[in-house]
Amino acid sequence: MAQTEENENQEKEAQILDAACSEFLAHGKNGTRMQGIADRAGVNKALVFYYFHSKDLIFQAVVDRNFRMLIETMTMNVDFTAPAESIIRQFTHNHIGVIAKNRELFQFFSGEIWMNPEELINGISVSLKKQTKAVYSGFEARIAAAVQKHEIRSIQPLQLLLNIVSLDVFYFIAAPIIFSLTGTSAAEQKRIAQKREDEVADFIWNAIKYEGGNGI
Amino acid sequence: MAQTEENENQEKEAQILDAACSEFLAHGKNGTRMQGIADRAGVNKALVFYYFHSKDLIFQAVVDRNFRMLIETMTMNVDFTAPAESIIRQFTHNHIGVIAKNRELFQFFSGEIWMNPEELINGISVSLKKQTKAVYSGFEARIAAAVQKHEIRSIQPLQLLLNIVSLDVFYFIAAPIIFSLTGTSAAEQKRIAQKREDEVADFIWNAIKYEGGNGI
DNA sequence: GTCTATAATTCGATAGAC
DNA sequence: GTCTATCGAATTATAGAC
Repeated sequence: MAQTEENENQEKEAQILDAACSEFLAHGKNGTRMQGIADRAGVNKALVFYYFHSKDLIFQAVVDRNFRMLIETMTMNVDFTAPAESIIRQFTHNHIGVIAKNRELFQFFSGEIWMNPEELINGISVSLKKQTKAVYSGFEARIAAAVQKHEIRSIQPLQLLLNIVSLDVFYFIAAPIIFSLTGTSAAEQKRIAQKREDEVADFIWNAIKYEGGNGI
Repeated sequence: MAQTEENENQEKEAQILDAACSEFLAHGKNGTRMQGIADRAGVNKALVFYYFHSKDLIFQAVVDRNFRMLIETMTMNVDFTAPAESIIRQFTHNHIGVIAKNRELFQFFSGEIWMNPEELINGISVSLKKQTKAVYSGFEARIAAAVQKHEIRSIQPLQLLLNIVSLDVFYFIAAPIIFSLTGTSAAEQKRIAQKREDEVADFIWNAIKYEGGNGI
């Protein structure tokens, strides 16, 4: 009996959080209404306050859950013992994959990064930061080694990381505007999107692969 | 007398629009208060409505003014008769220059693109669209010619444009988060920023320059 | 825990005096 | 054209019954 009640409670709380994710992702922090969250969760508005106390707090809960997922997926599953080209392709595949699957989420953060930069950065838990720094350290060491071994040309690891992330990610923010400004047809847009992952990976690899004695 | 009055009137209207730019850029559309605009302009709130009628309309006025400036600067002043490498460097220089000088403005649009995509895209005037399309046609033709002449390797012009814009622009959105996640010191951040323009131009050129008979 | 009802506030917008 | 005063709608948040 107690078990059943507990499950039901947890279930409603989870329903509310799920609904909050959908609403905040669709409308941003300012655009989301507590009533909208309640409606989507199928509960009374007061219950949202009962579980989450305020709009700020439920927003923070949404940010925590999703930002963690996004960062974890973008830093995970890269085998640093592989050849440099393979690492680049793994990164690009991971990034574009997770963003394409979570377009809304990603665009949400692109907006909120600018509206509440401190809130977002401070919201990153210490453990997640540590974990991400560890992955970056691996990347940095591997790139430095690749430069030394003439796998790739000389490049600063952090600049390379910025380049990779920019190419993987910015497409999902800017493509609508650029397609509109260049007058690109819907069919052409689709073709561009389908080829995007390979194009980006080729582009990065061409940019960094070692080409002999001239040093650059 | 009539002259003086007219000047004063125009002056107040201009003050209000200037104030609106600052407020919308700082707080976004939803975050901006009509009272805040009035305060910053040093006028009464009712006067803001007298000149601009509604929040939507003054927002549109702000978007029109700034978006036009941004797009014009980003597409201007590129000499398509120059060598391909020089064109790449001109583009990168223009983009990074205008964004660095208008960080706030640019980040504002990155946020609003997602909140109100139609409003932004529809807000682009027909003449500006035409002008931008013409520049893009020049770019497209020049890239196609460069491929044929073996100045650069084979690449779709639109993919290349997306790559250039991504590399030039995304740094200004993502750098804070990436620096935070990688634990980059302030001094190192400064060094990265100073070298960014050259790094990006080199990266792009290395990625596309022609390297002999293997075709890619 | 869950609901109804409502308080409290914020904010866009307008009426009307000058 | 510029101001004061205020309306009315929307929205967060809470009090209190069940």
